[in-house]
Amino acid sequence: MIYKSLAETLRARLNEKEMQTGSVLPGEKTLAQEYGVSRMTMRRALAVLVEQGLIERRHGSGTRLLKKDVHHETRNLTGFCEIMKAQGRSVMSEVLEFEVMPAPPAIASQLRLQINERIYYSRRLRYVDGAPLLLEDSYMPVKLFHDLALVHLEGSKFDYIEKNCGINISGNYESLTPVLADGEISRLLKVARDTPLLRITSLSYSDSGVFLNYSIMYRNASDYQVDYHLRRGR
Amino acid sequence: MIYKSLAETLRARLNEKEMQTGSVLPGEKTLAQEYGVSRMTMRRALAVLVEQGLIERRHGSGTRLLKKDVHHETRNLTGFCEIMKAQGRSVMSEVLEFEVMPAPPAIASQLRLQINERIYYSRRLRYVDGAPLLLEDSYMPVKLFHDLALVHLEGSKFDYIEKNCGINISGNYESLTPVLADGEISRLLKVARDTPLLRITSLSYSDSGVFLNYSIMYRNASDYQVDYHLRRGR
DNA sequence: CAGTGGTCTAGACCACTCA
DNA sequence: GAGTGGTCTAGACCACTGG
Repeated sequence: MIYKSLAETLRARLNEKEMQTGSVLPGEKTLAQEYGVSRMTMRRALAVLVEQGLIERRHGSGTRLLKKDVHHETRNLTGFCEIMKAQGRSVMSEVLEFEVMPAPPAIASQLRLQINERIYYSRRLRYVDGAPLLLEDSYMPVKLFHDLALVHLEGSKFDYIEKNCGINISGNYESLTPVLADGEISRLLKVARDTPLLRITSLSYSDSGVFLNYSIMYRNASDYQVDYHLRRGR
Repeated sequence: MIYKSLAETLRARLNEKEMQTGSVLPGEKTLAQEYGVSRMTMRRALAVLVEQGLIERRHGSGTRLLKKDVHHETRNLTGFCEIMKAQGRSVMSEVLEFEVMPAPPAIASQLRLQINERIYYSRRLRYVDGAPLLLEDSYMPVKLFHDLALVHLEGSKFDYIEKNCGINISGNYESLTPVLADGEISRLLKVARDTPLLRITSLSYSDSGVFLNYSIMYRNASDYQVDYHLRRGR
């Protein structure tokens, strides 16, 4: 695991004030020698930073610093609210419902659980800069999260999963579709009936392929856009 | 470039009828020997297939075939219509407008061009299985695509860029937001006024960081969903 | 031209999984 | 314990970029 911690080390180095966006890093061979690793290992570490969008490499040219901090994690993200935080916006969660219940068939199927296996159901209204932006119905298997409490839901659920439970969220399947606000949702999000919203379903899984969370979200997107950066694997 | 063609070779092998989804591949060492390459090179080729979602690898366990053909490229994709084709749907494009014009400021800014530098403007209505699904206004710098013709727009624009021009599309910035169909758009997409649509802007760039195309699309999403698979770079 | 990143090799040791 | 994938090394040659 040298290359991962090496990537972290380099990331910290890139954020020092001496480094300016656009400035050129030393060559791979130099860096490898400097940190006492083989060139291949240094290349893997640098590949991580490329993946994170921090640096850009060009063949005969060199390696350049693209951007510093803040946007580190606006790519490959799982939670919309993490994006908001990364942008320095204030985020607040109001928990409207929180209960343990047997999994309804549709949810059990998504989370690959037995029907009636116990899940947490929670409904949260998430405020960004004081305005209700997102309504989320979330389903999580009880067997994975024995100590889930209201206080965790009032903060970041993903923080809870990763930091409290030590489970790495490896990926996220999302589905988007536009819908119109019905009576209940329009009331909660404080928008007019038939305002166009994004309905987003999200299914998260861990490094080991276990499904962690299934969410159905309604997002007011009139003021905010959803941005993706899709890249090609070649 | 051994690993890329090796990945292609392996992909073909995975699609042979002997291979079943879920079946286990030979180990890396065996494969490397079989194809006469070093293990590292075989690993890079296999990494490509993992990236494409064709195979899954587990540590002490082995490498398994996840799915065959069809879905090869539904991940990391640039064009929605490529997804449709990958799903075996018929795709047709009707070119409503096609002209050369000086770039308006907003477009020039997106494509990093001088204002009034020449661009192609095209408006296309794209049919999937006979129904109009997507209206696209597209802007491309003339200087990059001297031989762009109507016939290219009636096919796949991305095919034209990659195969005719030999430019690799490296990535795509996309923005989604829900909107309601206005009079003109509802007429073209044959939906009722105020039907919820997805408004999608897309900015593509090449391997060398040149911006190739800027599109504004209106997509009828009532029958279709937009699926993303977001993964974390760690 | 010198320096860069891209690719490749042939070894090695380790951690994980499963019979 | 045998086999798997994950990591790492210390070399090598090549293709691209820039002065």
